[in-house]
Formats: sequence, C-alpha cells, structure tokens
Amino acid sequence: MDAVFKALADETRRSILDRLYAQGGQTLGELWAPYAKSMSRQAVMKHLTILEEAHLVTVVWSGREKHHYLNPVPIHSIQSRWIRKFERARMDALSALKSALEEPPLKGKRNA
Amino acid sequence: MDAVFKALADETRRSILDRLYAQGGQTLGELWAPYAKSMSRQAVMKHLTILEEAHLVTVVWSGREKHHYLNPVPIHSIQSRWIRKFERARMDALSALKSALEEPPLKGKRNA
DNA sequence: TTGACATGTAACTGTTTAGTTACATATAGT
DNA sequence: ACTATATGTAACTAAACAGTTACATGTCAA
Repeated sequence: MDAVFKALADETRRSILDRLYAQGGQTLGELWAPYAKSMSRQAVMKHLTILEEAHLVTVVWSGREKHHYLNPVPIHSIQSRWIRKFERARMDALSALKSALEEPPLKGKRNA
Repeated sequence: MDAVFKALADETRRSILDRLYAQGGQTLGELWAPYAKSMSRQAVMKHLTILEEAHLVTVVWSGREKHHYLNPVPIHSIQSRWIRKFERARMDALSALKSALEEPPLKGKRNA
C-alpha cells in the first residue's frame, strides 16, 4: 500500500494515470510526447517503472512496443481500505454540526 | 491537492492520522509517545507541521498545550475529485468481464 | 544485413526529505 | 522568582528522489 501512496505523490505520475484513463494501450513514446519539451524519455520511463511496481499500470508487449494500461485495483483498495474510514469521521462532523444547528443549547437564543 | 498526496505518502504520517481518528485532541507529547522509542519529538513535530500545511490536521491551543484534530475534508476531496473517476474505470473493467462471461464469442465454446 | 526505431541500463547530479542534536521560548505550579 | 513542562527553531546529515547524459539492446523493414 505504501508503494501506491508513494507513486501517487508525484504530479507527473498522476497525470500519466489520467492519460492512461483517457486512453489505454499507449506506448512509452506516446506517453512521453506530452512531456517531451519538459523532460527526457528516460525520466518518463522511470515514472512508468514506479507505477508498474505499485501495480497501478500493467504492461503488454507487442514486438518492440510496450503498451501500458491503467489498473484501477490499487486505487480501489485505497478507497475501500483507507479513505472509507475517514469518510465516517466526516459524517460524524457533519451530523454534529447538523444537530448543533437543529437543537440549540438549553436557554440559548436561537440564531443569536 | 499535491500537498495532501505528498503528506499521505509517508507511513508515519498516515498512522498519526489513524491515531487522531481514534482519538481527537491529542497533544504533541501524546502523539509522540507511541514513537518515542523510534524517533525524536522534533521528528513527530515536523510530521505534524506537514499535516497541518496540507490541512489534514487542525490545531487548538490551550495554554502551553497544542491539541490536534483530524480534518477529513482534504481526504474527502481526494475521494470525490480524484478517486471517483478511477472507480469508473474499474466498473468498466468489471462490466466488460461480466459481458464477456455472459455472452461468449460467436461459435465459441462455452467454458471451453 | 544494415539502418532506423522503440525501449532499457547505468552512472552521475542537484534537490528534497526524514531524521538528528542543541538550544530557545513560553506557560504552569509552588 | 524558580523550576519543570510543553512546544518551537535552527543547523546539520544521510538517504531517497527526480532528473540528466551516454551508451546498450532488441525488433522491424528494406
């Protein structure tokens, strides 16, 4: 799980996932194109390696071309094993606020 | 948003959030206690600063004591602005699998 | 089989990060 | 006022990280 959080900590890698969400099966060269002016092909390759190691991206070789696909499973794990819990805390805060608004303190002035 | 992802990339910080979820209002000293054998108070303080800057933790001073509370809002933002999108990709993959199972290819052998 | 193309590996660099130690400040209690 | 307690600041270190350049490997196509 730590590898997934670490992988998601970098903006370039998150935007690569965005692009693979929009269109799966892109090669390294294709994924590099949007960044070609800002970084080297090797830099993008390193990012892809990190995404693969976190299992956020799967790879299919076809001859000399490496096609990349988004794997949404680790993101789902984070959602279900980690985020869901904190959503409960948020609901608690919301319902506390709600009852505070609906049930003013004894002898308190409403909306004062 | 980048600050939140960066903050969540560290295991110690995630476990601090866990502890604040379990019990809000803990002081620096209290939050440090579980790690006292593995790292200095100042190290924990740095982690708390990073969590505060990402707005994942809010602070209430009471005399010389600093009380920390979990703020679930940024986590909710990640869930609603970022993760939800990739959940769609997962549903697509699941429904593709489902229809592949239900509707075998023309002249294909069922379960062959 | 030669050349072009797509990807991989390795060594290096500058910056960020997680941690340390030492010292400083501020508040509470006697 | 004095002392103990709670937190803050600063300077430093080692390791991790994002990026680079140079070179290597493997595959397609004429």
